[in-house]
Amino acid sequence: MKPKPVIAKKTRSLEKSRKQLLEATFLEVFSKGFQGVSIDEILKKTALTKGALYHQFPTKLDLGYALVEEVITPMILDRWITPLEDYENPVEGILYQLQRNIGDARPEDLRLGCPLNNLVQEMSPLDKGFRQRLQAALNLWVDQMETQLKRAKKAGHIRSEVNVRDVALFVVMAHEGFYGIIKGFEDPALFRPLFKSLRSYFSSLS
Amino acid sequence: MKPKPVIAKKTRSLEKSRKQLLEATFLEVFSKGFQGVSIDEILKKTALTKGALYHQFPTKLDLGYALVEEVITPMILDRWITPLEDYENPVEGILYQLQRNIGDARPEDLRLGCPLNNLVQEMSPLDKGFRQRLQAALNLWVDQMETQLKRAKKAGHIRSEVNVRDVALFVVMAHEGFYGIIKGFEDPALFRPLFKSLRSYFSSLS
DNA sequence: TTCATAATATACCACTTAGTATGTTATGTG
DNA sequence: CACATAACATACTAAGTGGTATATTATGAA
Repeated sequence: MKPKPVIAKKTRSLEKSRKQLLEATFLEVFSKGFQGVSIDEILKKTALTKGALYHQFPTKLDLGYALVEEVITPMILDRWITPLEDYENPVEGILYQLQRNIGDARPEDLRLGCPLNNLVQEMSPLDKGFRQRLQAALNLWVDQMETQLKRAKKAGHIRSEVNVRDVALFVVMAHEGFYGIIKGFEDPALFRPLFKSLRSYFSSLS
Repeated sequence: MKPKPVIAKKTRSLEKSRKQLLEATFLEVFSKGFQGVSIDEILKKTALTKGALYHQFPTKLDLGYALVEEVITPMILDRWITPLEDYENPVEGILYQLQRNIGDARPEDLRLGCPLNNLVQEMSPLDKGFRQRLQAALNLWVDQMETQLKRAKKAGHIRSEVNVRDVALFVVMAHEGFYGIIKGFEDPALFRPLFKSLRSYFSSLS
């Protein structure tokens, strides 16, 4: 009986490599910022080398663009938007998701803030490609939030005079603000008072 | 009559040089981030050279620390706190300063967001020295805001059951959130709806 | 099995970076 | 007017940077 060779059988898959690269990029950029991370550091977290990376991404910027489009935007959607569809009252859903994704999160998952907001604040003024894609992500977020709030309004959970677009914007602002404050103070416990205040705001809408 | 030599008389002043260096550092860091800016670029915006800089600041980090302590923190105080003391009703003052400093600001002064928030989001998780100083600045902001809100409460502009510390935190969160959203969308007009929502929140406190 | 080529590896390069070593000049003090 | 020294200037370095040129290997079609 020949023992199976322990050397990992080297397989090749464009998509798998792409996912590996984007995953490593996400983790590195999330903690150090886009400018603060180097291609070499990203590759160290991977079983791949420069050849693989530059085969798919012409430049570091293109890697960043893909990060926004293929990782961060979907992440926003399935953390903050998709779950809302299960609620008869989306306002309840918004509050519940905040509690779940921030209030109940582990401290180490809050230390670095919001991946989208981090990139917005760092890269928006510096690069047009980033700016466009980050704006698209923000717009999508606000739009979807507005859609849910319209449902809430139709169901009578929000007064008819209220401009739900404005509320959507304020709510997204609060999401990023929550992340930012908790990160700045290094104190997840600050979620409670912030949450209370936001509920107080919501109550003024019903 | 001898023509005066056109060569600038080279004078030396530690404090003047420090201010020059910090001013240039502020502008560069404000637009490119701390990691994105190089010592050489900072010096180009200055009449000084590396000798002058490293004579006062042992490392780039120390320059950043001084930026937070000597430029950004005072800036927060005299933009957002000191003016409030002139108002019998600090809540009015808070809203008026928001209008003045953000609502009426020129677009180019909003493009880069909030200097403090930018640094918080970029550097807080990366460096302890930054973290401590940025937290001190945030704490000062919230503390002073709380002080003003206590006055408002005592004067009867805020209901007695309201926890003003929580309100202070929420308000500072909103300041940074406003800046962040306007920066992300590149749209100063978003101040209006955000402002309206914040007023609606305040009205739930009186 | 052959073979074209897509997917990846490796070695390398020009350039930038923070920081240093060392030299020069202004300035206040006796 | 010396003169010690604080306040700078200049030239340099070692390490890291994004990107490239070129070689290698896996893969799927014929």
